[in-house]
Amino acid sequence: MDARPTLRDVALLAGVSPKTVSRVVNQEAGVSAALAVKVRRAIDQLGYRPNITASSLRRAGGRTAAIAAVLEDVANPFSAALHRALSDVARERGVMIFAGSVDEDPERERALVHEFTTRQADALVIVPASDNQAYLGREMVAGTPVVFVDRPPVGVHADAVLADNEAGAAAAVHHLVAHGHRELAYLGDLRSIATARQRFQGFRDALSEHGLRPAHVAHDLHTAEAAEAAMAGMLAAGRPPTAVFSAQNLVTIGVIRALRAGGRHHDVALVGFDDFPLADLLQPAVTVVAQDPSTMGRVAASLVFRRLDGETWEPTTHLVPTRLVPRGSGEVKGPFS
Amino acid sequence: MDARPTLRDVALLAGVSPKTVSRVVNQEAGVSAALAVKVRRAIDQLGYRPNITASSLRRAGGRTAAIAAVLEDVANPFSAALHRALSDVARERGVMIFAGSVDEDPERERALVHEFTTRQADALVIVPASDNQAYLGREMVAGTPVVFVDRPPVGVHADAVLADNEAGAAAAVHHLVAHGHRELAYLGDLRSIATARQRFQGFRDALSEHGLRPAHVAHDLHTAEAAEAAMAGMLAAGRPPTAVFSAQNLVTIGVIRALRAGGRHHDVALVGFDDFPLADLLQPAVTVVAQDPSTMGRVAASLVFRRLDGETWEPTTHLVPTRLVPRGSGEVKGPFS
DNA sequence: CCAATGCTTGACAACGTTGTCAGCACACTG
DNA sequence: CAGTGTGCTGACAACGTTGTCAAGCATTGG
Repeated sequence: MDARPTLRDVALLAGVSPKTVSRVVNQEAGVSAALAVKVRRAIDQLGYRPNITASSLRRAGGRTAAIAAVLEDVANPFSAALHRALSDVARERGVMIFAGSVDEDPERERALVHEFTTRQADALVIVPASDNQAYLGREMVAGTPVVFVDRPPVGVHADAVLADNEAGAAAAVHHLVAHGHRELAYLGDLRSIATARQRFQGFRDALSEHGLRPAHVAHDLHTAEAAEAAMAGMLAAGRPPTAVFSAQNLVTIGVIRALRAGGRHHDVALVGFDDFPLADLLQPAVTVVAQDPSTMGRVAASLVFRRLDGETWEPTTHLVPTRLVPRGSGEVKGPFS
Repeated sequence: MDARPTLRDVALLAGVSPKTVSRVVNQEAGVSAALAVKVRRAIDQLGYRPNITASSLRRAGGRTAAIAAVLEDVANPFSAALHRALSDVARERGVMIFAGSVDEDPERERALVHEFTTRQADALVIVPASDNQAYLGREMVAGTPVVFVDRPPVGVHADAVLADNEAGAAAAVHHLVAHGHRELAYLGDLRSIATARQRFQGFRDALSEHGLRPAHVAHDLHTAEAAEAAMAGMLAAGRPPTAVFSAQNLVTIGVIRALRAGGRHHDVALVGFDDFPLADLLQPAVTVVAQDPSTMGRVAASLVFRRLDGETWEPTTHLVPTRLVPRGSGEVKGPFS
């Protein structure tokens, strides 16, 4: 229950000044070997641990060696992979990550950012959920690097690392059309989410390159259940789609359930956006447009650290390419093959 | 690039003492309405954010309102769910979570703990990977609450929140035996991991209750590939198992791949330990013994906060029950049904 | 009218650390 | 031998905040 020992305690025990202990702890030059040994012995004896909180208060710039990650939900695979990549890069520099979950709630986003800046995070990596991040302007003026991931900034000028959603969606469309499909359905997430809008855009534009129009469209599906219901509705329609592009993970799951329930999983083609574990073990295995959250995280981290190292440049958007992974569901032949 | 404004700056602008600003910020009683308004205006004007780092230095006990989570891998679903549950509870108290990944590396565990204590985390939640955590004794004497999750402490006396691994494994065995199986295989993770040992123990003990012995056993499978190879070997044996208990997630995946490859997935029964997404969409859907990482995280968090609130008790182990979820693969009939 | 009381406010020190600078001992130069 | 480095060491202040305490002022009661 006794308090942690401090520099002062070590100094007292070793019979030196606190400053000398500080020098030993920080491996500064200019401490005689004899004293250094005495100090180290005292440190071991007391189990002294320096208080980074105090030292970052004193040190230049008040750097805390911690960066904040405002994520969608630390428990979802995309955010978790991002988190992991960030901490891997950060670890090499002795920097820790504070992560928080926004759950698509704009207010929560602001609250988290507030909380993190209050804790003096050195930088901010953010997957925004709000429709405007102008409120971040103040932090950025104060010199805190801010990097957007997965979704572009609105109302602020900042670095961003985004998946190439339009190209990915287009690749899915070309793939399906090449396999003989003309009646394509789109099922996607909330249109308040930029990535959902971009994927739809990519879907529609790619279709028109083929002189086609979307046969069925369902927006704002934020749960597997909603997607399942929407898909079931399309299947029951007079002219059901022969191929489906599901623009998000949970939507893909819902679509699969609906196809299964309708016994159509072997004759309606499906390409999902965003890979998920076990996609290859389903029957048919699910063709996806895979994103690369690890790369996105690493790129974001490197931008952060370059800024922290003092480098400056005009805020830039980095597109991380997607990759179409054919596994079966996307290669189901359509009527025009 | 200018530094963040401080209490002093606000005080200067408002024409009051720093202490008065502090009082307003902390909503202490005894500030006249007139001054409070002036102060608040200055705060808004400057965009002042209190520096928690500094205030926790001064405040009693040096609480940082941050707790550390030493997890297996923030990107794996179990750790991620744990992380999420911890932060949900912590959020209600304005406490943040530092999370780090150990990757089954004992040295990394110690390094992370060191790092976190250096940062004055108020408490430590740990999924240990090392075979001994005696090194934590010092922190605990210093009054930092430590809670073990998923795996029991060794060499220290501390609270623990564990899944009931033995009972879960036993349930799997009883289930398989009840469905007519007598030749059961066990495939499990590294025996250096306590949960793997407990699950094997539960498996073996439950079998002997039925007067049976394990037909096949493969330990130390830490990847899906290793598990797949081991399972393939068992299928090729003279007398292959009619039912399989796979004691971990990735092992279950490997087993499924091997069963598929051998075309045996509809006649060899399978129960896996630990649920995973989409288990219900595979064919056959996978029967599992589900753990409850969310509950484990919430229980761990509540223990942490009760200790932080000053409550004291003898360190206790809390068992969180598992639940057998029949989905198909575990109900494949055996020869004795 | 004076003392006592209550309320508001600010001065000061302290949390644990480190940057700055001065002091000291010693060796070396001329 | 005086003068000049050079290498170690510690005193002191400061980082941004808050706990403690006393001072100032107005109000109340006798």
